Amino acid sequence: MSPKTTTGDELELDDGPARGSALFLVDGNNLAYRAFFALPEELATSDGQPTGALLGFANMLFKLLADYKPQGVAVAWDSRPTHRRETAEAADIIYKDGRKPMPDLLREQFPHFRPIVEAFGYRNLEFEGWEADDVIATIATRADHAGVKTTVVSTDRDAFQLCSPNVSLMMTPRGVADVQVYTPDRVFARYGVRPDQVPDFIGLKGDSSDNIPGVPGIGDKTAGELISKYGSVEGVIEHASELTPARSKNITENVEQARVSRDLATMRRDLDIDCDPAALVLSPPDRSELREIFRRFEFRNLLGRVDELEEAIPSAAPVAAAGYAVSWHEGEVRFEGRVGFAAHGDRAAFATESGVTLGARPARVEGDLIVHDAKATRADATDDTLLAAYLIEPGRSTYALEDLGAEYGVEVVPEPVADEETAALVRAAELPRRLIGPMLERLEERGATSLYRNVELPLTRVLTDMERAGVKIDTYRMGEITARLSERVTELEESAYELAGEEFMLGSTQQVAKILFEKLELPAGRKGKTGYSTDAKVLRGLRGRHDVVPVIEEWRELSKLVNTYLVPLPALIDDADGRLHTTINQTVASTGRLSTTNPNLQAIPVRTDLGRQIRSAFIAEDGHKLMSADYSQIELRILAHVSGEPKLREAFERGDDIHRATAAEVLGKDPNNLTTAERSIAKMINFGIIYGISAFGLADNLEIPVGEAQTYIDAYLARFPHVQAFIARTIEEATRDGYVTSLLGRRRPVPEIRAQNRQTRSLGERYAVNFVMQGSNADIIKVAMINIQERLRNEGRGARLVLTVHDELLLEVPDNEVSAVKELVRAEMCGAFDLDPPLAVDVGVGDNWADAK
DNA sequence: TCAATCACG
DNA sequence: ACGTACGTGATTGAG
Repeated sequence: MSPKTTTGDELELDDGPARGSALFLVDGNNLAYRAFFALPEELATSDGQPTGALLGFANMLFKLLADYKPQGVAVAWDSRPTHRRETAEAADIIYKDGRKPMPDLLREQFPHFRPIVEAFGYRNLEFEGWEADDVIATIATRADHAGVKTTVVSTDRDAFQLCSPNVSLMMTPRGVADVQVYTPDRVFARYGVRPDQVPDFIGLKGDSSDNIPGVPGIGDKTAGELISKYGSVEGVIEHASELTPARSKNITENVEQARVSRDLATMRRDLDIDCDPAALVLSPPDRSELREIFRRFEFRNLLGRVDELEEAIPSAAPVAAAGYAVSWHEGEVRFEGRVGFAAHGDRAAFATESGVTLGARPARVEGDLIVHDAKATRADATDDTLLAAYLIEPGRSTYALEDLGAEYGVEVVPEPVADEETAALVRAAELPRRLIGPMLERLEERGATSLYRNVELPLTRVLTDMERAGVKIDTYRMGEITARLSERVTELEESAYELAGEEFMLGSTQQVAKILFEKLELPAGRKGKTGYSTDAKVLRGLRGRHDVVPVIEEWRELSKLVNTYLVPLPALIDDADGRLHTTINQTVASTGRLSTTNPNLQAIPVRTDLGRQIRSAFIAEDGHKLMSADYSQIELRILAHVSGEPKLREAFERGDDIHRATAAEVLGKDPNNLTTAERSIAKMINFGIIYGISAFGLADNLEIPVGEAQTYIDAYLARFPHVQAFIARTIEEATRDGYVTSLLGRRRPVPEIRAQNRQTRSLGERYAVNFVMQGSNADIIKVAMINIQERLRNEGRGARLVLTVHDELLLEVPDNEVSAVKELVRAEMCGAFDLDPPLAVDVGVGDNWADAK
């Protein structure tokens, strides 16, 4: 196999030579660092334990075993203090160990590398006083002499010198994903020197990552030429006079530095260590230990691939498979104890201690019903593994039952059944039954049991009822608006083409940018990945510079409303009851909020006049009214509560306009003497505080210089010192614990807050601060929903909850119950949590949603 | 499938 | 010297 050359100077290397290797020698420290810097540093377990380096490291070790089927793998580690560098230190020359101390995040992960190595069946090597690369050099040399095909895994360029017919070098240039393997030929092709000349080569060129100075002004290319011509550093020194005057002078003046550099780059291959390469034989990987480790570090992908290792190294004894009796039931059967349940179509499975029973749905369950996703299953469950998993680890993209099983070490191997679908059903019933125990323990450890049992679990039933209730739509009115707006959209399109002088797709931001900034030569602003931005803010700034701009703006607004709401909504109306049924997601938002999909009724327009027209097509059943009840400034009230800021608390107690009060404080003015502009600045500052303020963000939003924004922030924090203390405290605690907690004990992990990268870390700080308010808001409204539902039922009301929009509840209320339900809703919402300042609620009633607000 | 945009809180 | 306001979901065009 010869090296293929690409268009550049780079050689494209495949991993062919490594395939035949019997022995792999890994520089553990090198790989650990490599993995650390290659992966996002915020990677962590749900407990906040950083794992990025461990993941990259484990992936590499896994790859070795799965792809190369080696006979032996040894991982060498640095031992401190070391003998190396003595020459340099004694000579008291330039060399300083300028290496930075190990990053804290990596240090935390360090104790876990070796156990991973052992679980793979590999050998850890550490010899007192020696660095990993010298150990590897020595063993590689011994292996070479013994004729053992060996691959050294390191990105240290020194290691090129180890290449020989028996020894190749595996590097991972970008991250730890793609692999290049160097043989002597390939080293020569890349640098023009033989492996044994590599120390001389590096001696001239230097290696900044290893603190080897080399000779100033000599890089890769020159060093390669000189060494290939004169053979060695000494050769170059001898023939210095033959070089150009400048270069000659350069070499002559740096003779000592070149020699020291060469010595530094020379690996010790003759250590007196007790290690026979032939003895580094692989033991079979300990699969259960690997699974345990992958579970602990939440390496879901690797966990699912442990069985692949079977192919590489078959385990001695096959894993014992626990079988489950599967039987069928006809008619009514009774189940007792902990009963796992799953349904698919009209088939259901019941899992108990004695086995899994399949059949049609109706069955009597006298024990505890355990399901995964009670809302989708439409089961009235005692426990729900989906909810438990969400509370343990919000912010996950999926909570697939199979994944959870793997993570918690629950293996379900049913006896052979008819088909795949049946097998899946059996597993879907059995897994929750087995998972719920350990999951409840985790919840208990985190103090989230009450949130689980008293809030999320009972809420599921409320949400199911709301989904079923749906909301009534005035389709006639909707159609009317649609027709009117569609016509206007067409008008705008034609007008835009005329004004621009050509037809273009108004929906394509790229084409709009081309028209505006190239053809019409309007001043372009911010740039994104694909070109100049044309968002609403940019267009607003361009308004007045060309007539096409306002046309595009209006087209954007109208086509958005038509395409997102007006056209799709009527099609989603249920034929059976003529109502619109959304899906409420209980486990998607990492802050604990609910979200809605298909359609997303939480994003129905309201801010513009046209938007409110759409909202007016959401109506109540005949003889009913829509009632909208929303918390007033709930997040700022939570802020006042958790910070204990007296000025904020008092303002709320007095019933002040909070933005006005903020403006008065920050600007030092009489609250009665404020302009609307000043109030809106304060409003933006308040939003900023909730979002985890940054000067840039505020500046961007207010369209003012960053310095001015910073002045506002400083003024705010000075006037509200308890808020400042709250922010500082929240960030400190989150940094210490790796997570933040809401008022009801909901937890959000914020691994980002421990990042070295400042940008990532700031993001984590904003997550932490924001979560306290957003997460607590979610807690509170959930409690209110449960209590409202409960009271409506107890009092025999015909009113029902139909929708929730974060701080607002929408109910459909029989006309004659309006005043009673109004008070009921107000009382339950205000009483959901004993906040100081107290919670406040505005309630409105109307024939449609727009009027109810 | 991703980036940009915009609807809501 | 960086590039950021927090949380969602839907649509669109581009590759």
